[in-house]
Amino acid sequence: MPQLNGGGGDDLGANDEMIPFKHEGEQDEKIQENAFTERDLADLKSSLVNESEINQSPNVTAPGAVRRGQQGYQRVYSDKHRDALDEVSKHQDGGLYKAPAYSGYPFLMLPDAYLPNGSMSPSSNKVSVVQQSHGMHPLTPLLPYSNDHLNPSPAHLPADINQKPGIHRHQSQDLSGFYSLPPGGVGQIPPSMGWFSHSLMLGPSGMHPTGIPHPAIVPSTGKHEHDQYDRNMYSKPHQQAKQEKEPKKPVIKKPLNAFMLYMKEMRAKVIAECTLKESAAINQILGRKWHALTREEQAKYYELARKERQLHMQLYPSWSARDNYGKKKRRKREKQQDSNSGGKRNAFASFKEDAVPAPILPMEVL
DNA sequence: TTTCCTTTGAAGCTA
DNA sequence: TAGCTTCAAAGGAAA
Repeated sequence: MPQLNGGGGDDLGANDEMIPFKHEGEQDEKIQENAFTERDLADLKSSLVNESEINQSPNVTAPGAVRRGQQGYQRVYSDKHRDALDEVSKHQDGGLYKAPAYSGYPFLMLPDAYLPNGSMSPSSNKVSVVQQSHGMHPLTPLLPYSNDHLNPSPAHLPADINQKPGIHRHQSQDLSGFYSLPPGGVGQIPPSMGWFSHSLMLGPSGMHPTGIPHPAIVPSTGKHEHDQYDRNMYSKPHQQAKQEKEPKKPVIKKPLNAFMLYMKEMRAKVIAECTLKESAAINQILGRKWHALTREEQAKYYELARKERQLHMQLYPSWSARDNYGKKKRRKREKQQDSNSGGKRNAFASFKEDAVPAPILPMEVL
């Protein structure tokens, strides 16, 4: 796997991913060094997506079918297939999905939502990706984004890319597509896509002590609580009042890592390319695609993730990933391994009550 | 209704 | 420091 080596000097410990991408010469060398690996990954990608094309039958929706496909992806590959996939991708880019990476990255929505007076930032020459009518995030100056980096302004994209029927965009072309908006408009914007509106609708429980709402804050009502919240907030305007009645300690979510950001962007595309709907299956494909990305492509997401962590740290300096430990229920796998315990004591046992050592083998091993 | 699945990466903890 | 676990998103499937 094209892991990016750590060792960055960033006090956030987040720029480490970017180091390998700094120098083109070095990068070229590494690309050559990993020529086989990347070619192999391309093979995986091609065959995997090819599989999804083949598996247009309902059978592919079964998890078992996906696993079968995993076994087969290592065997089949051809440049022809890859070319065909590229063609498919091109068509789709002009349609349901367009993929200027990170152009609609959640951060780019924050400035609008966070501007105290709700006005536009006159000095910002950055492309306001979304919700520009609401202004600028107070922390935006802390984020040394450049338009070139954040908004690739994909000139290769069709000019009518936002004119796809059924897709409603509030802010015209400035809302570039880190997330593709599904038909139905804002009401179906994915949670992260709705950071802005989400934040605005958050009650006191969703407000950062600084008064700055943040999409990472969700009411703590249990599993999938944030999902429910995100879905309901569009259809239940009075949800806020209800929450005010029941003040609950907000949960600050972890910032998304590079792969998560990639997933959010690419999920719709993968779903469009195949008939799969199960997230588990989709995520497998996304994992393969992630490996198939070039280092430059991955670097974009690593950089975005680093920025997200940076902003997250700015907004919640006292927050720790540990805060959310134990928020989720114990997994079945752990329960099963509890019964098979006998190995050494889990290092986490003292942290999570009766946790037991649970070396999780990768699927390839399994 | 809740949990699992499945992916990668970041962070936290223990030995 | 190594090795491990948990969480982050997503949504259908299973319990």
